[in-house]
Amino acid sequence: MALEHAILVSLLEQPGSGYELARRFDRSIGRFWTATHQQIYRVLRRMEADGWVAAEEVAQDGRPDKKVYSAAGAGRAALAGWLREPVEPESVRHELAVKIRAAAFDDPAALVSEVERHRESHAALLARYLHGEQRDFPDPTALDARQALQHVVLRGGIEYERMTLAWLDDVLATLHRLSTPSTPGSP
Amino acid sequence: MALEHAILVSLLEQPGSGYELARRFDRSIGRFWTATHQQIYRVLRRMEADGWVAAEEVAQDGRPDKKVYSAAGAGRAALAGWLREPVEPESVRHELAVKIRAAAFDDPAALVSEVERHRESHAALLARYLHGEQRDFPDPTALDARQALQHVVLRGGIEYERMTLAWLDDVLATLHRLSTPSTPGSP
DNA sequence: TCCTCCTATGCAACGAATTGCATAGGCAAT
DNA sequence: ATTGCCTATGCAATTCGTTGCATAGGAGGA
Repeated sequence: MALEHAILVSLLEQPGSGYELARRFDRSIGRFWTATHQQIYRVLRRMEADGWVAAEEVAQDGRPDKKVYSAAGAGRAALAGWLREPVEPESVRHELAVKIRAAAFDDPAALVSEVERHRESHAALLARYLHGEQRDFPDPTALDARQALQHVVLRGGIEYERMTLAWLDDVLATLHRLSTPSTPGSP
Repeated sequence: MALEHAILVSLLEQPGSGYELARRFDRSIGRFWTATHQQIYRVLRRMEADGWVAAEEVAQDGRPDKKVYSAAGAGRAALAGWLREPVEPESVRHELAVKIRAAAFDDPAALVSEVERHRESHAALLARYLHGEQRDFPDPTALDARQALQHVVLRGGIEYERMTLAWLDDVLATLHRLSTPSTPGSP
C-alpha cells in the first residue's frame, strides 16, 4: 500500500487539506495513483495519529474551516525508508485487453466504437500532457531536482499515451480486417 | 469488476479447474489482469451459482480430485453484454512514478538500483514476449480471428515493454545527472 | 425564492482483495 | 526417514475500496 506515500509526496510538494488533496488526486496525481476523498480522509487521520503529518486548523470566511496538513519528520523518514524498499510487482488491470480477447467469442465489430472512445480519450490526455509540458517546463536545461523528476515522470506519461494511441490504431486495423475479410491477391 | 469476464475468456479459450486458472493468471493472463487463487475460487463459486459456468468433478489418480469449469450459455451472453458496455476508466497504481517524485525529497541516487531492477525485469518480460510471438505467430498473415486478437494484445504488451525500457533509461539518465551535476561548457 | 453547485469533512455499510493458515495425498531428493 | 515441493481446494480475519448519505454555509443563476 502506497497511498500514504503518495499523500506524503503531495504534501511535501505543497501542504494542503484533505479536500485539496482529493482534488489533486483527481487531476495530476490521479494519472498514476487514484484515490477517493474517503480514502484520503481515513488515511490522513491514521497518518496524523502516527505522527507522519501535522495538522493545523485554518479558519476561512465564507466557507467551512479546513485542516491543513503538512509532512512531519516521521513522515519524511517513512518515505525515505520506503524509497529503499524493493518493489512489489504492480498489479495490472487492463480491461480493454480482456475485452479484445473476449471479442473472439462474439462479434469483433461490436468493439470498434469502444476502442474509438478509448482512442479519443488517450488523444485528449496526450494533448493535455503536451500542453502542461510546454507550460511547466519551457526550458528543460534549467531545472532543479524536483522539477527534473516531475518532468521525467511527465515524459513517461507522454510516451505511454503515444504508445497507446499507436497500439489502438493497430487494434482498430485488426478489428476492421476481421469484419471485412479481404480477398488477397485480387487486382 | 471484470474478473468474472477475464475468467470467462480464459475458460472459453480452454476449460480448466480453479487451480489451473490461477496458474494461467500467474502466467499469460496475469500480464493484463492479476488475481489470486482465493479470488478465483470465490468468483467461480458465484459464477456457477449464477449459471455462467458449468462444473464437472474429475477424479485423478495420484492427486486430488478437481472441478473442471467451462463457460455456459449464460456466461457467453453476459460476456457479450459486457463487451457492448462503455468503459469504466481504469484505476491506475504506478508505484514507481510516486517513488520518482518522492526522490526529490531524499537522495535521488538511492533510487538507481530500484530502477535498474525494474529495467531488468521489463527487459526479461520483453524477451519472453518476443519469444512467445515467434513461437505462436510465426506467420502473421495466416491467423484466424482468435489468434489475430491474441496477437494484437501481445503486440500491445511488446510495445508497452519497449516504451517502458526506453523510459527507464531516461529515468536513469535523469537520476545520474542529479547525482553528478556536470560543469557544462568546461573543455 | 428556490434550486443547484461548491467547499469541507465525516459516518456507516457493504463488497472486494489480501494474507495466513489448513487439509491431504503423492513425488523427488537428501 | 525426513524434508520439502506440487496439486487442489478452502476457511477466517483483516484491510482496502466504494457508495450513499449527512451536515452546513455561501455563491450564483432561473
